[in-house]
Amino acid sequence: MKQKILVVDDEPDAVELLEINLRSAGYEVVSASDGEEALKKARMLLPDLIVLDLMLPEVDGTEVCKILRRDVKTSGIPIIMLTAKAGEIDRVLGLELGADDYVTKPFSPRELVLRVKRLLRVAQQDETKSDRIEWKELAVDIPRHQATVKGKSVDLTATEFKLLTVLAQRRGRVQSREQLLHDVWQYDNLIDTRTVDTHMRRLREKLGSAAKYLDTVRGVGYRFVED
Amino acid sequence: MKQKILVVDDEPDAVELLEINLRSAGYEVVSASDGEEALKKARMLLPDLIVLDLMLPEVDGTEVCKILRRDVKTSGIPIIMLTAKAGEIDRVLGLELGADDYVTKPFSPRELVLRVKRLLRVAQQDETKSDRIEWKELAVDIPRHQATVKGKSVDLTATEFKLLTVLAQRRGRVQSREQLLHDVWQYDNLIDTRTVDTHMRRLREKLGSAAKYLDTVRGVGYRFVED
DNA sequence: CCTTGCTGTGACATAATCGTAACATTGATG
DNA sequence: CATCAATGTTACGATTATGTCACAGCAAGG
Repeated sequence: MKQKILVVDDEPDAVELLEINLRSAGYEVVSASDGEEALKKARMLLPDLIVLDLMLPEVDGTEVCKILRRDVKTSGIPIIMLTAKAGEIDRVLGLELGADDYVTKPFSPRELVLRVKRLLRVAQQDETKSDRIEWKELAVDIPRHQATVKGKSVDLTATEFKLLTVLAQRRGRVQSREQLLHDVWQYDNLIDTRTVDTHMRRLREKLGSAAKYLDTVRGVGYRFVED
Repeated sequence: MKQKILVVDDEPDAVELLEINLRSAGYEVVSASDGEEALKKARMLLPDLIVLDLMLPEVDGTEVCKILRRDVKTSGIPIIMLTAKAGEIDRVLGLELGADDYVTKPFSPRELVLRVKRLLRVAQQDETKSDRIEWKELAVDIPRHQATVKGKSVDLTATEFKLLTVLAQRRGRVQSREQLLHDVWQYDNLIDTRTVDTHMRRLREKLGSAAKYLDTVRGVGYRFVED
């Protein structure tokens, strides 16, 4: 599953340079050229990382950064700041803005890709979310990437595992197909919602007796039963 | 029970930044501004983790690190080094100093907190510190740099050995290719993730019957099986 | 200087997984 | 009970991840 990166800069040249390099490093790239667009796309697409120029028309980069940090949905997304002056670094990284890293312009694409990789790895390690979910005979162990039913390990594919994890983490609450596509497939809304059904079936089949915890809520979506 | 962290740096600004961020992440923070004070507080308070600047007045950071590692009481405490130069990383992480991780200045507080969390998690699981790992017919002797299968020594290259070690130390938990690149290849670089696959193949080939303990988790990474 | 072993990469082969479409079944509604 | 929409089920071609191999660069050591 490709990781998604949002690039925000008003200079088309810089954006293009970044896009080319990030794409060839295997990332999916989305771009925005001003602060407003950046905020909108960040909230909609929930990228895995944001590369943000400090100087932007309309809403300034610093402002964008602060706003992203305030919103629960986006506050966890790593941000790399593009900045011209070395003197600004402390402010950028410090409490005021809370960026995760910076690169001074003009930057070498190589270095930027390197920092992107590093940040994504560090962010991945975070996993502040609970490591393990248990419900009756079903257990989901995230770091081991392993689900067990009555103590017996069940082989799930990456997608099935994630689907189960998302549902189990929101135990009791119904998740729409769109929501699931967003959370599990990282908002590749090019995908048909019926795909979710197919995966649910496969998941249920593999889970055997534990399939009863996966409820269909007709006309709404799916949920992990609570009782 | 709050975990205690000792922060050692002679720049008051850096210390303050660290204190604020670590406190808000739920840790108890103690600080020291030179090497001597650091050693005294480390021995007295036995913190769960130490953040140590490389450049210190009086007793240098490198010296502090060595001394802490020599003393039985403090040798097990994870140390994160704050360092200015990327060139020093090898020495810091290597045998000479034996720090557990490093962050280059200027650093982002968010990243540092993530690394602190990670190290504390790893330290708790604490297989890491053992010199020798055994699993069924496979044994890995770290100081002797030697792996054996059914008592018969297996010739591994440095990279293969490290790869096996990292996987075995995190027994059961899936490691992404990115994570493995970081842990095995030491510092961040632009090596292709497929390189990991190649080394896994070589490792499996050499391990023979013990290769079955090295699991591929499709779409995620590799893991050392636990059962 | 040559030799040797180690490494990272690209190319190709293979197998697992995915998304979709098509058809079957179920449940709601009047 | 007839109808329609939603969901379950199945099969299959396309896509992608991984295994495997060969090769060239390089460093270490003779």
